[in-house]
Amino acid sequence: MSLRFGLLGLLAEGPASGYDLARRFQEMLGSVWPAQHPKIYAELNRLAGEGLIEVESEGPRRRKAYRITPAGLVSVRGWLADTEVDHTLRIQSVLRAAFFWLMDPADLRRHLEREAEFFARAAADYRGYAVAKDRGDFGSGPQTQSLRIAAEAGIRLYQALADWAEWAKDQPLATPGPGDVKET
Amino acid sequence: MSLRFGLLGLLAEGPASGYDLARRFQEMLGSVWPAQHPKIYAELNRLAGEGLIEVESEGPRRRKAYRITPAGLVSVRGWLADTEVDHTLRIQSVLRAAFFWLMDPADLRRHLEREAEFFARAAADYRGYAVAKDRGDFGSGPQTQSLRIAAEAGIRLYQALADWAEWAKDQPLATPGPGDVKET
DNA sequence: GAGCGCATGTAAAGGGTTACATGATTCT
DNA sequence: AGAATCATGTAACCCTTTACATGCGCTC
Repeated sequence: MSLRFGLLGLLAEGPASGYDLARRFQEMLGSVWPAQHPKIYAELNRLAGEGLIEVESEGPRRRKAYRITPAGLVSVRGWLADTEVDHTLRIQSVLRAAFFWLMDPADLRRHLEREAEFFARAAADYRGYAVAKDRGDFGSGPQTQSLRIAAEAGIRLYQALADWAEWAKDQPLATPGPGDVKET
Repeated sequence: MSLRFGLLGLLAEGPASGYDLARRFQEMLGSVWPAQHPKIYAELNRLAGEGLIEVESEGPRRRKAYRITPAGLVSVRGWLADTEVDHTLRIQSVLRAAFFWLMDPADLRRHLEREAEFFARAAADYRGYAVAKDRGDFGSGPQTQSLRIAAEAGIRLYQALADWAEWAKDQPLATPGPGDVKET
């Protein structure tokens, strides 16, 4: 359901095509809400069918730009205000942690080093966006202010994971003796 | 794919039934990797068909406990060591942040307060588990040490989100004038 | 005119949730 | 006896991903 409102939200900033939306999703929201183009196009067609968006213009390579309708605006705002937040997370890195005891200690160490690196990099990317925004590179409309807040979440989230991986690397973790696997 | 290995990983600690696994998933991994019982039972049957687990015993209410096979152990370990981590996140709370500018400021403030509360609570829950573990309540086998590490991720992740929501609450956010929606 | 990037889709398969269904055992 | 809990499953649906397909327009 969220992709639907993500699209409406982006269209609330102004008209865009499916292609545009796919790019912007990838760039700005890709790491907190991935969306592939087939889903986007499908959803746009459904939204148009329901009258929440409409074709604003048709361009060169059969490009169709959509505009949000008043009904569409009402719909996103309703979602933001009335729908309760789905707090579901699904983080493979943390799932794996529950099974670290099955790993060879050397493998684990290497694994955590690479994880820390990845997360630190992701945090740095968000930080880069944040400083550019704070410098005023993208103007200072309410939309970019919101993106700045979202970026802050990215920074803190990935930094937390990077710190965690760093911390975990230094945790002592006994390797299972033969008795620890498969018996109680 | 991950549920598969999550089940194998849990079964590496010792035999369990689908019901047990569903409960343990819910309790320990529910907030980083949700899994409903229909999926679990289905996956267990597939795993058994592939010889990665086998029925260890049949109990009272047609309970079937499974045991991991040597092939199953090889399979989880292979996943942990060789498969690259899927770092995909999907966090609705952060997606919503990109659209805060569409919200009524009073609604937004209330929203962020409730978010902060939720995340702080989740962090506290994990912290509760962590102190119990550090007290030695669950023994100190390598399995619980791994769970301790996973719990630490939960603490840091949710604390980061709680801090973020708290921070966001104090960010100035201009409401869009009539010109900001649907134009440009 | 060759190749790249724009632009939109379809089809198939996978992963996950929700609702429904059922029966056995234990507890009060 | 009735209620709660244990225990397993099926069916339908929804969401998402991956692979395939196609054609236009711009640039070199």
